[in-house]
Amino acid sequence: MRAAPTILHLDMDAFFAAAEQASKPSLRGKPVVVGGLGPRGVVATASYEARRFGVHSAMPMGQARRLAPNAAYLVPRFSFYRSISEQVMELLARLSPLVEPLSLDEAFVDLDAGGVADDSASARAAGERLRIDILATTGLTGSVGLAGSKMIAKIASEEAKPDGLVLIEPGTERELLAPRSVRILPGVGPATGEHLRRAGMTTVSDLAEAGEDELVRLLGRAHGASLYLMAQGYDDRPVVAERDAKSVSVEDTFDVDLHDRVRIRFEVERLAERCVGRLRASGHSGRTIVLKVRRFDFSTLTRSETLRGPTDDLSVVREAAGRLLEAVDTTGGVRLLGVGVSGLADYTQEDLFAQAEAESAAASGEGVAASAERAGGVAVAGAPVAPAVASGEPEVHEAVERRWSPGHDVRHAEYGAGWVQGSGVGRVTVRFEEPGSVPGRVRTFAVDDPELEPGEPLPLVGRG
DNA sequence: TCTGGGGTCCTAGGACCC
DNA sequence: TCTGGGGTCCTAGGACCC
Repeated sequence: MRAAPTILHLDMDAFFAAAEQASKPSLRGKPVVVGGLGPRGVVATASYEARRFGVHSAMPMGQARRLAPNAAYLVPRFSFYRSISEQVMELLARLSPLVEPLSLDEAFVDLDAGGVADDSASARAAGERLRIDILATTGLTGSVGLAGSKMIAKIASEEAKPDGLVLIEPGTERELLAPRSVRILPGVGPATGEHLRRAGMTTVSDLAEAGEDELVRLLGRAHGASLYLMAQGYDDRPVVAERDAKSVSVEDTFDVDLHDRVRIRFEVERLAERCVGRLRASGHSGRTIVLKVRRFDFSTLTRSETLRGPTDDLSVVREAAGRLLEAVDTTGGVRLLGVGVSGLADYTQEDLFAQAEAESAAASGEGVAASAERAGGVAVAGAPVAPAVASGEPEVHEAVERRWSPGHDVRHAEYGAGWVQGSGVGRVTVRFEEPGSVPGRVRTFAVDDPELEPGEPLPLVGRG
């Protein structure tokens, strides 16, 4: 809580869909839906044009297709979005050392800590300038909220959407919140909203009037107390730049439920490999291994096991996950499997070995050969096991899918840069256009056309 | 064509300890 | 003297967020 609106919240507008529209001129002004294209996919982001048909985030793809059959449906390209996100975060870093990213397209910035704003006028100027810089640098629009607290800044950016800026003067928070639905408060989702509604509370002022004791009785200590404060516009959470990761996890939803116990076991092992890969890449090790199983009826359970010490060793994680699976009944089928590691430590297993052995070597005068060998042994444990079962799809089909995914960039020797509009029955359809061009033409090729190759995303904004 | 994937935080009960 | 009062750790589940 501060007297000047120097907490800024930035939210990029329909980020994934907007990035696709910026890179594909023919999609501009048209409904675009980005999400999983499989039978169990959901919408990640819908462009504003698609939202007019009622399509929104987290909606099952099938439902989106019924609502907006003529929209363009694309798979997410995370590395492309990440590169844009990095440009945006760099602009934020110029404003303040205190930048707290919430996701690829969202962040808080403490303008006061950066010395770029200390009152409403200077905060507004910094926010407007930021929006201009983001558009110039990325070709995309972002909405900005400015307020004296994180909560109100986030509500402000929501009000500002799309392509706007809203500043809420400190002191006016209560009257602004009072008539609004409880659902605008962070932490009030469908379940809490329904809980409160049954207790007769639908607006923020209802919460403020109910009092802290009543909310704590209804929702529990932490939730009740924080909601009571927020209902009065009170929120003094600081902007925190660096937050340590607490867990690493991977999960897969299968196109069709898995029944075969051997196949299920195999998938758990594969997930353990991916999880450990990410764990090691992040320079962590962890103590608690978690197995997640979602059954055919969507009921979800987790089983966990805590080791004596942290590990980043694949065989240890894989075996723990396997043991946990033993105790799970999978009759009826499994739609999702996941493997996670939590209780993260900042160091890796090799560091521990190296440290321990360096210490003993120093103590005994022994060389470092043993520790090098040990580290090598750990790395070898990361080699994938031979598949116990064929993965279902024919190899060739897999390769084609991978090479010509809808939405991905390609380059043709004669026609230049374009993107895959669709593929199937040995053909791939490409639209030839790029960020700075006019909407392009479509041509169809054989999937093995030697003149066609995968391409890299092109910059959305021309250089000079 | 019903319901992704990666996270965070909280609660509650039992074990264990002082 | 059939029932204390915390802490902390572990496990499981649930709500929420983007």
